[in-house]
Order: sequence, then C-alpha cells, then structure tokens
Amino acid sequence: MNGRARRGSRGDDGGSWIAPSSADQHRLVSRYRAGDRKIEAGRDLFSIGSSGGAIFNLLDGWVALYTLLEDGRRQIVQFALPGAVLGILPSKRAQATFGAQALTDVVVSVIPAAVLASFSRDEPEITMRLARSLARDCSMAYDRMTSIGRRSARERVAHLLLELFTRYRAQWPGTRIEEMALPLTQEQIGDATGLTFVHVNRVLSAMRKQGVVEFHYRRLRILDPDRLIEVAGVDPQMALSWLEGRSPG
Amino acid sequence: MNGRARRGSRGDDGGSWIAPSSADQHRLVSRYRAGDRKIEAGRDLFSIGSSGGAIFNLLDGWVALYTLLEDGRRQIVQFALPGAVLGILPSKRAQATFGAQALTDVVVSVIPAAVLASFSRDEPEITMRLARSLARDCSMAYDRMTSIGRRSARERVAHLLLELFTRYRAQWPGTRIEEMALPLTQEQIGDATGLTFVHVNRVLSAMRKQGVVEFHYRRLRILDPDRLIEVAGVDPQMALSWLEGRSPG
DNA sequence: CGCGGCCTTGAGCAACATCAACAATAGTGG
DNA sequence: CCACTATTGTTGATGTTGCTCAAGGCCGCG
Repeated sequence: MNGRARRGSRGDDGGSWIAPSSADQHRLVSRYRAGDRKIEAGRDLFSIGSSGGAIFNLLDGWVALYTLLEDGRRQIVQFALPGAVLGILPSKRAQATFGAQALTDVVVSVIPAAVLASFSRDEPEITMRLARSLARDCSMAYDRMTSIGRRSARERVAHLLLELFTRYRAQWPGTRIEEMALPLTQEQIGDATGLTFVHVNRVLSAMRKQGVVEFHYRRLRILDPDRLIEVAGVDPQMALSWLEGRSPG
Repeated sequence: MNGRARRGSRGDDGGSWIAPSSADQHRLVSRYRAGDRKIEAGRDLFSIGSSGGAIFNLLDGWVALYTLLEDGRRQIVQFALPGAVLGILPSKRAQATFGAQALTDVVVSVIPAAVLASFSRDEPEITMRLARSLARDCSMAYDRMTSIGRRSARERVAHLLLELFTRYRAQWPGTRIEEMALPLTQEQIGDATGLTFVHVNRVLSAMRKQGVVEFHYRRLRILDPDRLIEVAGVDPQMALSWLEGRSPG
C-alpha cells in the first residue's frame, strides 16, 4: 500500500525544452498534416473512460500514459516520446483504461479511427507497422513490470533514468551528450516506479552523493554512465547496444 | 529487492484439467491445422533471446510469459489462455525479451512469420485482429503493472485470482461455477504479483480464514465473490461486467 | 516408504511508507 | 527588480509491510 498521498496540482506549467526540429520524421502517415493539434503541458490527450474515436501520432513533446485506482493512487505505465502511436483500443467502442497526459507542450497528428481503417485496407503495411509498434509497447511494458515487481527502489530509479536517457538520445543519433531536459517531477518518477516521491528523493540524493547521476528540477545529468548501468542492473552488453542505437547482438 | 530465491524445479507435472473441447474456436487462421504442436507442461514454447521466426496461436492449455533478471529473479508478465497469440516481435530479427512456459500440457498452432506476412497481404483483416490482440495485451499489462506498483500484497493476489477466474470463466459462457483448476504454484503467483511465495502463502491463508477464497494445491474456490471483488479493489460495476462477459457499460 | 517438490509457520529485520515540517525554485504580477 | 505564491524538493522521526532465514509438514509419485 503506497503512493496514496497526492500533492496539489493544477496542471499548468509550460515547456518548450524539446528542440522542435523536423517533426515529420515521426509521422505514421505522411500525407495530410491537417489533423495536427497542439496540446499544452498538463492537459490530457485523452482520459480514462474515453471511447476512442481517434488515434494520436505523437510528433513532438513528452506524454505520460497513466492509470488510476479509485482512491487516487496513480501508476504511470509508459512515457511516450515523439514517434509513438497512442490511443489504440482493443476493440471498437471499448473504453480506454488509461489516460494520456502531456508532460510538455505537445504536437500530435490526430487520425480518426475510420480513416485508419481505410488506410489499413489500402496499405496493409500501415497496419503491420501499427502492430509492430504495439508489440514494442508490450515489450516495454513487460520490462517495466519486471522492474517494478522485482527490482529494488534504487535499481528501479536507475533503470528508468537510463531508459529515458537512451530513448531520448536515440532521437539524435550520433550525439554524445550526457545531459538532458527530463520533464518530470520526482512524484512522476515515483508514479512510474511504484514508489513514493519521498523515497524517490532519497534514492536520487544517494545517487547524486555517489556521483552516479544528478537530477534536479527537470534536468538530468549522467555523471558516471557505467556506474548507472551497473546500478540499473542491466546487462552491459545490452546497455551498450542501447547507447549506440543498434539492435542487441 | 525481493524474490531472489528460486526453488528447485524441473518442470514435469501433468495437467489435463482443461476440458479439451473444440479448440478450433480459438484459431486465428482457420485453415491448415497441420502446424499444430503439443508441448508438455513445464517446457518453454520459446525462450528469452530466441529470434522469432514463428508465431504461436494458443489453442489449449495455460502458458506463462516471463522475464528474468541476471541473478535469477523472475517476473511473470502475463498468463495466456486459449485464443492468445504469442511471440510477436517488435521487429524482424529482434530477440525475444521474454520467454513462454507451458503451465499445463499445451496445444499451439505454429504460424511461421513468412506465412503470416503473406496472410496479412491477402487479408488485412488478420493483421487488424492481431493489432487488436496486441492492444488488449498492452492494456492487460498496464493493468497488472498498476497492481504491482500501487496495490498492497492482499489486493494484488485478490486481483490476480479474480482476473484469472473471470478470464477462465469467459471461455464457458453461461456457466455458474465458482471453482476451477488453476494450474499455478504459490511461487508462480508470487512471480506474477511481485511477491515472495512465503508472503503469498500468508496472504492466501488469511483470505481463507476470512472466507474469501480458498486456493489449495492448484484448485481455486471462490467462497465470497463480492468480498473478493472488494478486496481486489475493483470497481464493482466493472467486475460485474467481467463476470457476465459483456463490455463495461 | 523414501524422495522431491510444494506448502506452512515463526522470528527477526530491511526496505520503504507515512507524517510532518521546512527550504528551494520558478512563475506571477506589481 | 522585488514580493508573493504555488509547486516541487529535502530531511527527520517513526511505523508497517513484506522479505529473509529456517525448520518442519504435506502430498504425489516412483
């Protein structure tokens, strides 16, 4: 039993940390940029219980997918980065069991379900890409679940930071930065790792003191990558391949 | 940090509890029953690291999808029941990050990836069904993740039992049993809920004493459904719709 | 009837939650 | 530029949940 307390929030907060760059590389369907929509940080792209008439292709910004328990406990189940496809439902007229909250200002291309259906008839390729995207989401969910179920607090936090860092960096291949804007609060890290924000804070403090990572007011700096990989309990082989953006061999 | 201990196992154990019945209702692709394969309880359908040339359509039996950490900690990320589609990889020549272990003797129809690709060209409908199946898997994974991340041990166990019970019963619509063969050890329940088998045992004992459920040597009996729903922390509305096999209204 | 896997129970402890206060920061309006 | 406020981060004291270690009982099977 944990994470019951929720601190006051109203969901404003601005964020244009993310370099806009050419968002088109992330488009699922390249024609039509009419359906593009901007959503400001803190708002929901869609909420729990909404019946999905549309699919969102995230072009720019960060989004958190989350679930809620009746008493307010919250779990962030996924962080979506540009290129992600959101809002696919198991069946037509099913209700979403999770919501999607913009962590930064966000640009999405909105694809009505009907349009998608017709696309998939014309070009089965697109449905296949969708399936692969979903398979990836599943794999990531399994990975996260393993983290939450079987790793210590320290390992979980390290693993999350490492994951987000590598996914972020994969968008700018070839760069060698070890610092980034990570638009999360410690509470959100807690919601993603199944911890309280108080404990997240302690874990982060410890890791800072030990010179592993520094996370302060939404800036993440990796001080010692190897150490981080070790703490996260990730196979170094695999971690290396993540960092270099190739498939694990 | 938990669940490090793993008890000796060799994976024998028989299980033909499941009524064989007409397994054809669970077929993704109805022609060709040539590719059918039987796998005995305890064996893996595929293992971590295997590069998937094939997809499995589970026709009969129970399967556990699991991940491993280097030091042997294990997380069961999903239980697959007849009708499930297993082994879809995020990309061709990617390696599976999770394995699939038969909990009972199992019958699967094996569909080589190449065959699936050609099917999806002929009949885009199939790819779409695949996508929906994957979307459902994602939703279930998110649900489970929330359980593990945010619920107490008691709630987690109750939630899992309730889920498995309703999913099992959905296969025989209209029946009103509240007892079933559940081919799991307490250790496997622990691996699925992120607990140790010792603690699972204590939780189950408590729930038995309180007249909620009885789980003993792989037989599950629901003593007090309403109570179980309450303990699991599930919206009664939703639970009711599960039990009746209709979509939540 | 002996063995291996599984379940059960107790004692002690570590990890993490909760409660509570306070400090740092960014955003807002003057 | 400063004062003001909401949010977020920090730290300590204390409590609880669930883990670890350990021993023994139960059940099915050869």
